[in-house]
Amino acid sequence: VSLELWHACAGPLISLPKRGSVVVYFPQGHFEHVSDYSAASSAPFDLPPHVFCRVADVKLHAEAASDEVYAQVSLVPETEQTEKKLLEGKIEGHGEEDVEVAAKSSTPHMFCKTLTASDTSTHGGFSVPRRAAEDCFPPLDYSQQRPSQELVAKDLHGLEWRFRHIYRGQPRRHLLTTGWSAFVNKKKLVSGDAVLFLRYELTPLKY
Amino acid sequence: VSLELWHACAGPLISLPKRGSVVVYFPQGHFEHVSDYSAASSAPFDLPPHVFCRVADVKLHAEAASDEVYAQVSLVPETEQTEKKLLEGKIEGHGEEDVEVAAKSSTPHMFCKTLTASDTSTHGGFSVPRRAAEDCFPPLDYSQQRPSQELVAKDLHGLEWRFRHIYRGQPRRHLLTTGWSAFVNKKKLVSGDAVLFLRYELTPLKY
DNA sequence: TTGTCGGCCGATCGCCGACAA
DNA sequence: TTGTCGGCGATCGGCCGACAA
Repeated sequence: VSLELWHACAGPLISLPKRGSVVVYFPQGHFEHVSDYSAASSAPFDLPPHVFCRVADVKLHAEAASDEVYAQVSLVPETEQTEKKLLEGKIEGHGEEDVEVAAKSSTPHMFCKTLTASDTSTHGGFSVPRRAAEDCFPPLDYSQQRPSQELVAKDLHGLEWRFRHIYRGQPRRHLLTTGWSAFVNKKKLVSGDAVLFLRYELTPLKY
Repeated sequence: VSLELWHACAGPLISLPKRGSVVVYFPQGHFEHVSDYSAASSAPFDLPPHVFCRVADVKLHAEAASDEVYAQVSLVPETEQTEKKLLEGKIEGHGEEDVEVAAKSSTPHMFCKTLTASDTSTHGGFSVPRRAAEDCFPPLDYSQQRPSQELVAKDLHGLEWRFRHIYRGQPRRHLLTTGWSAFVNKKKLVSGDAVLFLRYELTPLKY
């Protein structure tokens, strides 16, 4: 799973703890989340309100069926001694730095579009917003009458998708034609869904 | 879920305990089955080799995606005292009678066919074996040149499917045409799968 | 700038008997 | 008796500009 694509899908509000850092884990909240019980419901056992944990691993995933992104954070509880020292500030807990800070230098071009009825119908292809095509797609040879090229994109699972990108019509516009409908069908996209394209690892996906 | 259809799918070797009867439950076998561990693997706790249980409930189900049938049997452990009496024959345990004995009087007509390449291809419809059509389908008006009718069937989930049943060709034969391909697609049927039709609650399904 | 539409053409679906296994 | 095929018409998919929001 591409790091950039994963974060593009998760959105700017999502930050993940660094591996090796120390975090505070709230079992009560976790239990309520996974068990789908109301907050009024009681936990099956006596849960401590919070536990100091070391982040053993962070893995990025995407649902196979829906492309929904999520992260798997492996936690190892700290000993009570270590916990005490942490509270007194005697050990460095690595704080709140995000794991992706190193990747920030290569901010990739991207765009996101909510699909219209025309985009998802069987009647035609995908209308590419002008700015988006110019920012994110390789430039076309505009000297030709109907400039076109083949785009290759990878989704969250690394699967390849090929689209014909053409610039045509009066007035001129960018379109994805051949290959687009297959993508819509396989990803079960409907009007109102959004697609997100990322430059270089030029990548569309259902959002 | 139709009782008859469920048993037609499960096959004649499957019999279910009656509600209220007493059965012997083998936790070890259950554990190996659900955990997918090899027989060599050890259980997580000390399991008793067998437990006398009262059948609290029996529910028939079918997988939403595959139409695979299964039963959910709710068990309540018997007290040691009752267990002892049962072993000594002092209490009636209701034995091995099947829950469906009462339904045997109305043995419904049915047929099962393994799908051929032609049955599942997009080129045409479904060839109905002659005997099957005569046994299980409502009779046609053979005075007409191309007798036909609409069949309405329900699958394991109670969903309705409509098929055009026609008797035509040289030599004459029974076919399901309009509606058949939709069924093949939705149930993801391929050559080698089987369909099962049951009269009255005239019911096809993927097997 | 771009969402929807009519036009158009080719691909596929799906109904029909003809065969032959 | 029934599985596969060639045939064909109807439908649908999908590429094109026209047009207007």
